[in-house]
Amino acid sequence: MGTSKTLKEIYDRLLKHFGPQHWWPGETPFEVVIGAILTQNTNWSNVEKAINNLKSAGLLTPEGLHKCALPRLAELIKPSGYFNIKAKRLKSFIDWLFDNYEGDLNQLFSKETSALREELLTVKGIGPETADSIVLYAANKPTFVCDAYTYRICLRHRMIAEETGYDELKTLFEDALPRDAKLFNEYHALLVRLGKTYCKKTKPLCDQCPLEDLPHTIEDAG
DNA sequence: TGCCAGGCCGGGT
DNA sequence: ACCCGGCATGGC
Repeated sequence: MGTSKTLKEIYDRLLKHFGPQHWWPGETPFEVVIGAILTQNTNWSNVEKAINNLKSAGLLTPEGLHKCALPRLAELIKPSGYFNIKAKRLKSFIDWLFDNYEGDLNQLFSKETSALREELLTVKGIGPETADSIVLYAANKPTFVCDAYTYRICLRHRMIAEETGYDELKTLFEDALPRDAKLFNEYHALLVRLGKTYCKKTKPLCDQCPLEDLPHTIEDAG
């Protein structure tokens, strides 16, 4: 089937249209991990404020967050929304990191790609997208990250059925592309860029979309 | 003003 | 195994 060719062609076209996206917008692997948890169902600009608060407080390290009391952590990350639940999620990850890997990301990241993904999925508060984001953007290992934009874009271009789940969507891309972390990194970033620009939940701008000539539908995609 | 943003969990069917 | 409510701030 032509899916692999199509997905590669879509990538080439998006890269040409938007240029490299330079993801992840974080300075260290640890900052990427924290950002991945904080950005769950939340605008990145809000996450930046929360991360800046943690930085200013000198707490953006495994040790810093490990020692920080939960109420203070929640207060610092307030701008990212869902701050009570996210504070617990950060804590559960950090505690787990210390219990199992001496608080050292390098030890955690020494695992092979799929083993690392499975490990992360055992942590409460880390689901498929967050796990994949950490594996790809913090550990730099080739797993394809899917999200609401990926789903919406693929659905709108009739590449998937509505009931398609996360793992199935992920497999669609991984089976169609070479297993290359650099490629997966750029592809997901480009899909987010495309989604933010032309494929929002309401007011899609189909006529200006770089994929406008592909089969698509404006209805639904929710 | 209301809706949305780079999800995930827990409880009820 | 699904389905759904809850979680919450800031921007347009």
